[in-house]
Parts: sequence; C-alpha cells; structure tokens
Amino acid sequence: MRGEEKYRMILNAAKHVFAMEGFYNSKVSEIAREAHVADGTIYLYFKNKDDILISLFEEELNGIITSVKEKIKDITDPREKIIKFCDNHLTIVESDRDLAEVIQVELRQSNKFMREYKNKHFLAYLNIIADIISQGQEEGIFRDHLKPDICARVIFGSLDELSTYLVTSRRKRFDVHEVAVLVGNSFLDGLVKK
Amino acid sequence: MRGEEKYRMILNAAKHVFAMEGFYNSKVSEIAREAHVADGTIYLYFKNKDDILISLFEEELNGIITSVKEKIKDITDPREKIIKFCDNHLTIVESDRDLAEVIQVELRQSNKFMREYKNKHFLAYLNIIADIISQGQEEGIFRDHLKPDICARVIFGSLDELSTYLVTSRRKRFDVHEVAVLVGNSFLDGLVKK
Amino acid sequence: MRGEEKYRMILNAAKHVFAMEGFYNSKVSEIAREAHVADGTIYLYFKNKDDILISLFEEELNGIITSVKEKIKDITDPREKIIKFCDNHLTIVESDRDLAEVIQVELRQSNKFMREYKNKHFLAYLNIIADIISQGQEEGIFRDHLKPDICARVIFGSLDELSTYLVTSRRKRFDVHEVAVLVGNSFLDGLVKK
Amino acid sequence: MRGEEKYRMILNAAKHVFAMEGFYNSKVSEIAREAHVADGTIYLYFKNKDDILISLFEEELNGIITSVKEKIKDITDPREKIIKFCDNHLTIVESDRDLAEVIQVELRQSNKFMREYKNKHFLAYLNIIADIISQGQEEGIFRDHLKPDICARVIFGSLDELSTYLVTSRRKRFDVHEVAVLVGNSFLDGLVKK
DNA sequence: AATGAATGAGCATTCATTCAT
DNA sequence: CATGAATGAATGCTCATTCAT
Repeated sequence: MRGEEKYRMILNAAKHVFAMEGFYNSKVSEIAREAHVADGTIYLYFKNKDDILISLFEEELNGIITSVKEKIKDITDPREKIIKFCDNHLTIVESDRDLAEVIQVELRQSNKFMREYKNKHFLAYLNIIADIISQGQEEGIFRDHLKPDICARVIFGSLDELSTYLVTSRRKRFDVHEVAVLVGNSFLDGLVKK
Repeated sequence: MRGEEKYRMILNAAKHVFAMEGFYNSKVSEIAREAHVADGTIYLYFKNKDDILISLFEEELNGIITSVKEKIKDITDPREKIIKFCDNHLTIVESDRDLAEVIQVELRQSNKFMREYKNKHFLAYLNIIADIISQGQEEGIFRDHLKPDICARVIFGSLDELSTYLVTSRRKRFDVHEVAVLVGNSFLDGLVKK
Repeated sequence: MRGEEKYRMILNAAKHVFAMEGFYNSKVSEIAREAHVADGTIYLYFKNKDDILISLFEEELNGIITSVKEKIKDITDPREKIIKFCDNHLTIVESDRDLAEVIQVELRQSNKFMREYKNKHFLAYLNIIADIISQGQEEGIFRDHLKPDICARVIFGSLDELSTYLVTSRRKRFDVHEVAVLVGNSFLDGLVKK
Repeated sequence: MRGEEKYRMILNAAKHVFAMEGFYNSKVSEIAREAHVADGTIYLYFKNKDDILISLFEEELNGIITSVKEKIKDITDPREKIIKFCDNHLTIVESDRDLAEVIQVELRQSNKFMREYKNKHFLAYLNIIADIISQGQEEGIFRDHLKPDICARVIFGSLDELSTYLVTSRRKRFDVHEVAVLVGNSFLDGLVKK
C-alpha cells in the first residue's frame, strides 16, 4: 500500500540522516528531502521528530529480535546459542552501518522518554541472552553463581563496543564471524563449569 | 588561583547538568547558574559549549587514566592488572554517577569533533588494557592469537554496559568489586593458556 | 438539491466551530469533520477560509435583516418599531448563541476584506434603525438635532454588548424582552420630543 | 531605567502592529522591527505573543481606569459623572486610534485566556459605571428598577460602537464631546425619575 | 576579569490549499 | 461531484554567543 511505502521511506531516510548527523543535529527537512516527501508529510506518519527516532528503534529492534530468535530456536546447546547470538549481532551491524550507528549513538540519549523506551524493547533483546544463560544453568552446563542479567550486559556491552569499533573505522578491523566465536568462547570459558 | 577555581566550578556544574539533561538539552545558562557565574563568564574559560564537553572529558579521562596507571604500576601479574583495571573503572563509576552518565551517554555523540576527540584520549584509556594484554602475551601467559585491540574493546564494552546498568537503575544491581573480579576472570579464562 | 444541502451543512459547521474557537483558531479540517464532508469538498463551495466567514455573515445577516424588516413593516409608530427591533435582535441572539458569538467576535476582525464587508451588509442592518429614526424625525416625533447614524450606532452597540453579556455568562443574566423594552425606552426618552 | 524603556517600546510597537493587522495577522518580528529590538529581546520582557496582548490591555486599561476615576472623583452629581465618563472614553479613543482599535477588535477574541482576562480588568471598568448608577439610585435620583450591571453594559456598548465608528472612518463622523453629552443624556432621560 | 542584556540565526511544526484518483 | 493524501510556505520561539559596561 502507498502509505506504508512512504512510512518506510521516511524511516530509512531518518536512519541515514540520524546516523550521519546524530539525532539533535538532524533536521526534519533533511529527512524529508532524503525521503522525497514534503516536510509536512512526515507529520502525517509521525507525531514529531522524537517519534521518528522511537519508531525507528521499535521497527529495527523488533526485526533484530525476531531474526535472532528464529536463528537460535533450533539450536539446543546453550554454548552454540550464545555464539550464534554474537554472530548475528555483529553480522547485522556490519551489513547496516547506519543502523549500528543509530543504535549505539542514540540508544544512549538520555531523554526520559528514551529511558522508558529502553526499558521495554531493549530489555527484550538483553533477555534473549539472559534466558540462554538461565537455560544453561538449569541444564548444569553453566556455573550457577553467575547472574544472567549481569552476563547479558557483559556480552551485549562487548558486542556493542565492537560494533562501535567496526563503524567508527573506515577500514575493516576484524572478521565478524571470527570475533563472534572469540567473544562467545571467551565468556563460555568463564561460564562453563570445569 | 581564582581563575582555576571558576574553571573547576564550571566543569563541575557542566558535569551535573549534562548528566541530568544530556548535552543537547543542556543550556549554557543553566550551567552558569549552577556554577554561580554569569553566562558570559563561561566564554572566558571555554571557547563554546562543545569545548565544555571536550574539556570535561579531557580532565576526567586524564584523571581516570592517571589513577588507574598508578594503581596497576606495582602489579606484575597481567591477570591481576586486568582485574584491578576493571575494579577501578566500576568503582569510579559507582562513586560518581554524573561522570558515568556523561561518559556513557555523551561519549557516543557523533559530531565529527567528538569522533576525533575519541580517537585521541579515549584510545589512551583503551591502550592501557591493550598493553596489559600484549605484556601478558609476551610473557607467554596469554594466548597469542588474540588481538589486544579487540580484547580491549571487549573488556571496555563490558565495563561500560555494566556502568549503564548501574547508573540507570535506581536500586543497586550488583557489588562492583565482585563483578569486577567476575568480568576480569571471565576474560582471563578465555585469555589464559591452558 | 444536493449541493445546496452540503453548502448549508458546511456553513452550520463553520458557525459552530468559529463560535467555539474563534476564526483564527478554527481549522478547515475541523469544519469539514463537523460537516461530514472531506476537506477538499469545502473548496467546491467556498473560495477559501475567509470566504466561509464572509458567506456566513452574508447568509445570517440577510436572514436577520429580512426577519426584522418583516416584523416592523406593519408597525407605524417609530417608537414601537425601535422596541421591536431591539426585541428581535436579542431574541435571535438568545436562540442562537453560536451566531451571536460569531457576530460579536468576528465582526470585529480587522482584515481589510472584513472592513469592506462590514461597509456593505452590516450597514444595511444599521440603516434599518437609522431609517426609523429619520422617519420619526420627519413625523415630528423625534428630536431633530439627533443624527440618525449616531443613534443607530448607539442602539446597536447597546444590543451587541448585551448580547456579549448574554453569551459570555453561563447563567441567565436578564429577560431579553424586558431588556429590549428597557433599551428601547431608554433611548426613546432621549429621542422623543417633550 | 533601560529595561522599562524597552518594555514600553515593545508595547507601543505591539499596539500599532496589532491595530494595523489584527492580533493573528501580526508577526512578532514585525513588532520587534517597529520597537527597534531583536526578535529574541521581546521574549525577555514577555512570555509569548499572547502575553504581549494581555500586558497591553493590562497597562492601557489600568491607565484608562485610573484617569477616569481621577476625573469623576470630585463630581457629586451622578448624572454629571456619567457624562464625564462618556466624554473621557470617547476622548481617549479619539486621541489614540491604535488603542481604540486594539480594544475593540481584540477584546472580542475568544481565547479562553482572553475571556478570563476580561473577567478581571474589563469588569473593573464596567463597574465604575455600575457604581455610579447604584449611587444615583441610593440618592433617589435614578429609577430603582434598572439593574446597574445592565445599564453599564448598555452605556459601554454604545461608547464602544461609537468608537468603532470613529476609528473605522477616515473622516471625522462626530464631535466626541457633543456625542458624549448626547449619549449620557440619552440614558439619563431614561434613568432619571420623572 | 566579570557581567547579563541583547542579539538573530535557525528549526520544528502547522494548516490552508491543491489535485490525482 | 467528492475525496483526502500530499504539499510547502510561513512563523513563534529558543538559546549559544557577543560586547558594552
């Protein structure tokens, strides 16, 4: 349908502009120009500039969450699941630098509305890792004293900082699959009972 | 000296205001009020608003770098050095939430000048970790195939995300010393030759 | 005919919306919604937003003028005519608060086009009073030195301000028939030769 | 003092611009230009555009109220007081056409804040007339059955409509002193006990 | 050095109007 | 005739920065 198409065009333009300039330095009129719509048209699809950013996260994070859940659902070994999760995250980031930039840069914005937003969709993403850890602990594979929420933060933090490294550099810093295995294994060495 | 005193007052006010509102939502006049100086006075000590943020990082990061270098200089075991590094980072963050907020939130801003800035002082901080890894590899304690820069990113990313967790929550999520050991050991399990 | 029906619906919706929000705070889309037509449809019947207001006056004032002329045409005594005029004005205002609001609030708008408009249809209404005065003077009933146009303004101003009083208040301030007699007589005392 | 001076300059510029264009067609930047200040300066003295209009009324109405109270305070005969009130109103209007235009045109605006405003300062003006009527009734000079608030509206409405007449016309329509006496007497004929 | 009143460039948002369907 | 999605000109307001005192 036409409307849906414009909605996508605006979000894509916004992703690019936000990635290039940062949210606060981005101009709505610039997004409109890149989306090939008039300034006013944006306000038919979004309540305001903030709403564009929120919608962008909502859409993209949902996509990422759906895709990673799909990819790990047939894996039984929690160790392999974690490596797959890392691999998926870095692969997406590598294939969509704008997205990576927006997630890293703007997920940190501290508006109240953003903080609340994070407490909803971002946590769903973190919980995927935490759930894998819990599962591994129940299966007696992972050490019991490690708190899943802390581990999830540690793993996500590593991946996110590596993404920054990837995005910030103009030249290629590392092979994502190789590093995903490295990060996964690094933690697994700490996680797995000896 | 008088001037030095005002400079400090402005930076402290800025740290607080930036932490509360975020850089872009902070007003120079608000910083001036909190610092008990006139708006114009700020421009006697800083070139512009951006310069306040840059100077803030410069000062704070230098302090952190100096303090952590001091703390690890008498430790010989690279494994202990890494744990000490983690412990130091999380302890500082816990004792100065405003600083933590500013580092996490604003270090991600994507102005070009910020990017360049990061490539200077922030890298000095990362290099402390990378150097420890290199040292450990030279001593034959750490595995050789791990790239020190990648490892440094992974460790910093973990610590930084844990800081966010610490700062974002109103209630205490974890004991920083305990977690510092955990993070350090987690990586060490992966780093150390078996 | 269909078109005539929509024209009426739009004017009625406009009267209500203008009365509620004032001309400048009214949105064409709001009028369209209340009239149960599409935004664009309005432009099939009116040149622009201004034209809606002008047409509204035109229609309503013409109605009022026609009705009052009908009511006073069989009265011969100019004193009774004036009282009837007052009674008619206040009765209409009381029965159609939206109309009253629009006349009072918007008749005062000072666009050039409005000024010109007033100089055409509004004057026709004032002239009804002025003509009665002139008639009374010719018949030797009213004092000769009073200028009919001034008297017409005085009488209309009184009625209009009383209408404001009526419309602004939530509770009933006075009985319109009683006050019409009062206003009429008040002037007549001044008008009539002793 | 300087600040007070700028405040006056802005209000005077606003009075002129509002009178020329009407409130909604007036641009803040136009007021700024006429006041010989920068756009932003206006917001040092006024909260927003609405606040300029409100302050304008506040100042001007207070001035009018003060001046008329002063003028009638030594008059004992309520009949003379009313004539003096009318004379004062029309004289002010004649000497400050911009003020007259703003009062008439914009006092009718129907924003909620305006309605509330009217219920405070405008009523103080009306009450001056109502008090005179009450006084006259207590002294046994005016008829008892006339309600002072209704009479006040009638008299103000007459004066206001005559002001419109005065302001709208380019040529002089009447002598204000003569008409003031006429309006006053007109009502007095109705008011005074025979 | 310190002040803070003044500046004015810059931008998000609104909404009357159009026109392809 | 009717629609309503799309347009884009227009403007109130903010706030970093300046500079006369």
